[in-house]
Amino acid sequence: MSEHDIPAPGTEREDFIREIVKADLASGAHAKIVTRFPPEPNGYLHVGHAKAICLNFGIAQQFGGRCNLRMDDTNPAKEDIEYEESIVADVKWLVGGWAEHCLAFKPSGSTATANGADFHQAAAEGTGPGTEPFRASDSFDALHAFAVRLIENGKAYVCDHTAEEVDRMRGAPGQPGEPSRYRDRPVAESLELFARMKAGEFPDGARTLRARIDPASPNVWMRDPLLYRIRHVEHHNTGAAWCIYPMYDYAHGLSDYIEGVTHSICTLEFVPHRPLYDWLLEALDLPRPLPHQYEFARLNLTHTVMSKRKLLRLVTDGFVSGWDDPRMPTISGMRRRGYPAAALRDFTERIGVARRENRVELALLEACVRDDLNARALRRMAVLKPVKVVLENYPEDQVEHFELGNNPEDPAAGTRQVPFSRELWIDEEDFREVPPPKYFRLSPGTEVRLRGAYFIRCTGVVKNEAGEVTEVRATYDPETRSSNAPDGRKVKATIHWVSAKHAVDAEVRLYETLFAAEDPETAAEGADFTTILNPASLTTLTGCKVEPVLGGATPGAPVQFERVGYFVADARDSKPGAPVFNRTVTLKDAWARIEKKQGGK
RNA sequence: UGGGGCGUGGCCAAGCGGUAAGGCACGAGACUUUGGCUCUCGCAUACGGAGGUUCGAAUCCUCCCGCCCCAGCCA
Repeated sequence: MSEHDIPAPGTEREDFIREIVKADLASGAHAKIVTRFPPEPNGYLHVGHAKAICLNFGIAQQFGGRCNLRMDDTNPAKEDIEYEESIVADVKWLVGGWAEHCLAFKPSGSTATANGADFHQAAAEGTGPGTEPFRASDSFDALHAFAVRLIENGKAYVCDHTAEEVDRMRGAPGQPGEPSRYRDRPVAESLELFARMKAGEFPDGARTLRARIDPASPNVWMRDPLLYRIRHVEHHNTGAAWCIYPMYDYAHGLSDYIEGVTHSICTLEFVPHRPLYDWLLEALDLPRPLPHQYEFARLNLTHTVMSKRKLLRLVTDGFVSGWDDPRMPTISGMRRRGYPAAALRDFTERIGVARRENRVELALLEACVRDDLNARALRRMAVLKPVKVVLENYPEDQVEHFELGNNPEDPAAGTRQVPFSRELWIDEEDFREVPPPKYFRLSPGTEVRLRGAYFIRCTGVVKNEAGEVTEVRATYDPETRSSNAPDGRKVKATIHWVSAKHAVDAEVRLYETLFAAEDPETAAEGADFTTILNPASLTTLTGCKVEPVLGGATPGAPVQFERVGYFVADARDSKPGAPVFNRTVTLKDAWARIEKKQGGK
């Protein structure tokens, strides 16, 4: 848990939705706050969902309420249990250690039942791990009963028009629609037809149930919207029990009502649907209080795409290794890449909640990740692009061990032993035969400190026939063992190293953004967005040399390769003795900036 | 040209009639056995534009401009 999870007194998170919640609590409109996070199980959750999750759970947590995890599973043709399982896992991971006590699962096996006043789901508090998420499909019976009631009240009717006819008759923005020819059919007839739809007597698309609102409404969503459609498809939860399925607009608000949700928070594109949300609740004349819908602007991030359709395409066409590829903006991808849950939460808090369109810079997310990792990640030494250094005056067979701190930010993190010997690996970037201006690292004649060990001075290089440096020669100063030089001389740089004879070979995967363009959607300009994928989004390095303790790196446990970046052993591919690391994020690199500036001149 | 939403620094975002918070980014410096971290300083006479109301306007009014969403039997 990062410090950002606990707002300092007086700095409690404020946004327009929380203001509303606060007012509703103060006025007594609601005694207790219930929110919900309602994903459709047709894809993996991404960082945009993380914003919604943190908002909904954050409100439940802040105001002592609860948040239902609910599958919006009303379209079996597109949904799958694999997605549902990934969603549950991602949500648990994200809110774990923070708001898990607000995570409400439904009472085992329960469905919506009539409680005398109306249909309600049995009240459910956080009932612990292993229980089921809420599902819109658990309320299919209640939803159906509500539909019958709507027909009986003259608020809905069965329509026989084809999909094409309905489309055409709906009109267009600016041109009113025309009424369905079946709009005024007798209640009894609609009732009978609806029953026969449910009984499976008609093929897909033959008829629909529609709300009787206003075919000419300026708001196209109010032009007698469809409530139910016929789909002879088995549902991953209800099996073959149904062949009619409710539409989103119909199921959503009523599911909120059934679950006792007070604040139904969604994204801006649903604003035009709000009148329908309210109309349905009113038409049923349900006991108060009623839930209300509030909308906020969805998150957009630079250098990536967020639409499920596009992410699915990246997966199915093999542009990435899967939904949890570390380059994906999915929660599972970020987890695998090493982004801590606390950093994601911190991020969603720092970006705020408003109704303004936005595209947040990736740099902010990375700053959150670094903040969290700087405090927690154990420091280790790893040489990504090895260059051999031979210490000419160091005894051939001598080995000594240095005790290095695991984290300068946290003395309690302890220390570990690091072996040292005559031949070492250092990183290619830490040696230049011809040093550019401001270059403080090793070059012929200069002296640097080996982290935690000695000062060394470069005495020369060995080259192959092609003229490439194959070995750096140096001498060490025994007087500087883990300390400053007795004569007071200083070095300008400290570099990391790994003892050659003790090094463990590792594979290291360096990730960059999936797209070079800040806004891939615009950059692709009508062309296929996959044509502008960043070809350098993944660089795999093998033969990297890491210090011995890293041979047994724990997948998922963050480490900092000193002076390089934060890394994590890959949860799928890393094996004891043959570690595979994912670069989570680089360290800030002042030298790279200087070098870039020099190159620009 | 129907309905709806939104325009505050490079990116987010406070502000709710009393004289532009904060974060990220960026720049300068200090510190440093990570060119990391930390610290200091700098960074909107200005709130899409134009009028108006007011002692006073980013906040209220009017008009204009720009961007986004909606015509799935998707969510």
